[in-house]
Amino acid sequence: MDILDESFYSQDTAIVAKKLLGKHLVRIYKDTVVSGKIVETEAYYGENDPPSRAYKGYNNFAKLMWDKPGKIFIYMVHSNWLLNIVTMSFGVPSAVLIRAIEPLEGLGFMLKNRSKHGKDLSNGPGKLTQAMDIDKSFNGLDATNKIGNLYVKNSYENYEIKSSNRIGVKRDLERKLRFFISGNKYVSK
DNA sequence: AGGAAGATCTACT
DNA sequence: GTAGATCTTCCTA
Repeated sequence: MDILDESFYSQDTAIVAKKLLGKHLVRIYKDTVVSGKIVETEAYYGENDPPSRAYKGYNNFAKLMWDKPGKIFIYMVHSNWLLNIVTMSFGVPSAVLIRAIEPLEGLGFMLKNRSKHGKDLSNGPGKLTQAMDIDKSFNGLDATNKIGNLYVKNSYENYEIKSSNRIGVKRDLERKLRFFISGNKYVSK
């Protein structure tokens, strides 16, 4: 199983969002491997996409969305850190939001970080960052190598994928930009 | 100084 | 299952 590289993230955001399903998000914390299967994602563009952080143009806060594909972009909403990975190409604002994972390794580590058990451990964008102890300090790291201790491993399993409108956004587009694995209990509702 | 943001938790019916 | 309170950071005025 290899790490997804820059060429993988250099595709259209919606394509990357869909292809990330079933892949393994991995975080190395000291000697502990913490990982989970990605079961839900959302695609965000820049211009012409009102809920996107990049919609209002380039600023210091959202600048990572213009950065190289594969970069990690973290921001906070309602006291939750949300994990995104930059896509498309350098200079084109876009990113994929990782919304939910199914825990695979390091369950003890996740339980220590969250008081919830079962599906509530990681069935939401703010929950999975809590469980994996991901915060602002990961901003700007590169997910295409092991240096940042956070990356995505390839997987060749196939799943039935469904799509819907994005969750919680006030001004969503017509396009369905949320993708999830059908029937998986860690998908948020 | 004020407001917005892509969410979560708790406490009810 | 649904409703409401509240959470923290960063941008713009």
